[in-house]
Amino acid sequence: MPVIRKTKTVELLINFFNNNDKPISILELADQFVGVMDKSTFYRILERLEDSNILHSFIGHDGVKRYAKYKKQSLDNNAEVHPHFLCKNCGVSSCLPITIPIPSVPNYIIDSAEHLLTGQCKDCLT
Amino acid sequence: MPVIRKTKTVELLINFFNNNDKPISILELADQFVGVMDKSTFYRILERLEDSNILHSFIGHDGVKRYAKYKKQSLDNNAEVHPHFLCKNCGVSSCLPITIPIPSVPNYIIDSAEHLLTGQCKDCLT
DNA sequence: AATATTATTGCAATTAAGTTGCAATAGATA
DNA sequence: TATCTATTGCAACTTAATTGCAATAATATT
Repeated sequence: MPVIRKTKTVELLINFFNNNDKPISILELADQFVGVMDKSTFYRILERLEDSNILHSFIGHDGVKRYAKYKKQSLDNNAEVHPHFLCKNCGVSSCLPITIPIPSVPNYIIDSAEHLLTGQCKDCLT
Repeated sequence: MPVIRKTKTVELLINFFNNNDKPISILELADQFVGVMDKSTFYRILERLEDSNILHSFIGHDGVKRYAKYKKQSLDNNAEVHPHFLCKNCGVSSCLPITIPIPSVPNYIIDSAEHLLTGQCKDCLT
């Protein structure tokens, strides 16, 4: 619903997420664009992009929000989602290439599910 | 491994969690014990209780950590966990009475899983 | 194309959640 | 009881995120 204007900064960020599929935190992102835009602008743009289903986000065990490109999960319905992963060793996170069905629970209306796994990522498996 | 001394404040908190099964944030908790102990003491005690498997915690979509009593999941192994729920309407959270298997992912070592669902809780279903 | 409208931005200040250093205190242990 | 060391209170600090407001820049209107 929200109107998104194609500003320079918005284009920069959309571009970035098109070329990087790993979830990234806003402060990490700001490191890659030093002097380009204000911190609050990151927060506001990413929020809008998420509202528009261009990005999705999750909050890690470290309490930090990370964003990545939004990908439609299944063709039919949205009753399943992919889990996110946060490596305890290197701190890198990723969208895992599997899907998990959203469980149904008696007496509850469930409308979103976030699955966060931790452990060691493939790069840290020596 | 950590030694936990039975101080007055520790007993108060253990007692509280034995009588309240809903996950609660530290600041909510502090509201219930005004003047009893310092904010940092809450953080430190709850961390110790979690390390000792007396409590468990998760971080909600609001970025806030919530604690509840730890309950062993299954008798055999710990390959499944219960999801947590956060009501978008009233903000109350709960440990859901179902279990979700921890998925295995090729090339990753998974050692913890946190499943967070949002929607409407039973009390908010008119 | 010029003008009007309003979304977006930068900046600085503020909030919220959690953490830390250190001296004082109080459980546990001998 | 004396000793050891985990725990606490306090104040200061950090990190992530939010907000108000005036200035700016996309977009829509004429």
